[in-house]
Amino acid sequence: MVFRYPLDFLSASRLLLPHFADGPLHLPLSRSPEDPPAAPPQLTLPGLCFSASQIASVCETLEETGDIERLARFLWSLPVTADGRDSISEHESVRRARAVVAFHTGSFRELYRILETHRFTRTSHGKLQAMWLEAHYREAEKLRGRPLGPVDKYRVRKKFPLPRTIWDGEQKTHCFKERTRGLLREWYLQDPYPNPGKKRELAHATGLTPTQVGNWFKNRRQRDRAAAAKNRLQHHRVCTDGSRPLSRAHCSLDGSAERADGETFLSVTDSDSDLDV
DNA sequence: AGCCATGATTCCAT
DNA sequence: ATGGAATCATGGCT
Repeated sequence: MVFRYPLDFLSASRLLLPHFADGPLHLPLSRSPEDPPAAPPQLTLPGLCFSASQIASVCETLEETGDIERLARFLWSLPVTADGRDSISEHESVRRARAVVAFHTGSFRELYRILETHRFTRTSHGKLQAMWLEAHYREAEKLRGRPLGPVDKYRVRKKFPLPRTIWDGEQKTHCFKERTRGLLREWYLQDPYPNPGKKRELAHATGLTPTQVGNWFKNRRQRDRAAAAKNRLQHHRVCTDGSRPLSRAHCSLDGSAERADGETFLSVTDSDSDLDV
């Protein structure tokens, strides 16, 4: 039987798979996650000859549809060599499918082995990275017996960095350069609400994207407001304590401090603003 | 491990 | 589209 298109093969496999996969075959789900897989059943379909790329197409389609059980059965039906260096196993889609199945069955050791020992192309990185991290999160959660917070997750990521097989090594910048931040601060003092033209200009001057510039101003305003609110609260406490009464100008009913021109003070955050004021 | 600073993201209101 | 609020993510410090 020759399939002209992968989907032909898929429809055929849908008809054929139950005959050898739904019977006594044990799915990984029924095993302990860390057990080595038992010898996979051989693909016994007389007269059928599937190319590696056709098998890969089936894997891709089953992965896309999210039918992991069927994908697992399909993978188990494939003949494999002891070292896994056969033309089927070498195919990225097949390897990725094995990783997906390992993840969904909780076979995390197997998942890590697949991800660490084979180089994947950039298009697979996002999904594989998510699985790598989620698997480690789940293991850490199980170990601790409680859900992980953001900082816990951060530490898990530090402890189990993404293997280079699924990551191009590019780091996201955490902090802008001091010169960049200096420029942003200067412009912010002149105008905390730059128009799109100014944003573009500043983006050009700093080498940032306009979005990054916008984010910086947004964050800066938000943090200045938070600091102002904190200051107001402290002033209010001093007022109500009566230990150091303040004038009405400094301590209004709603606790806000206002300038003569009616604009609320941009208060000073502890870190970012210390050079500004 | 906790805290903090800071860039990014999400959601909602205008 | 843009702003505000809340929150997440990350890296540094203690």
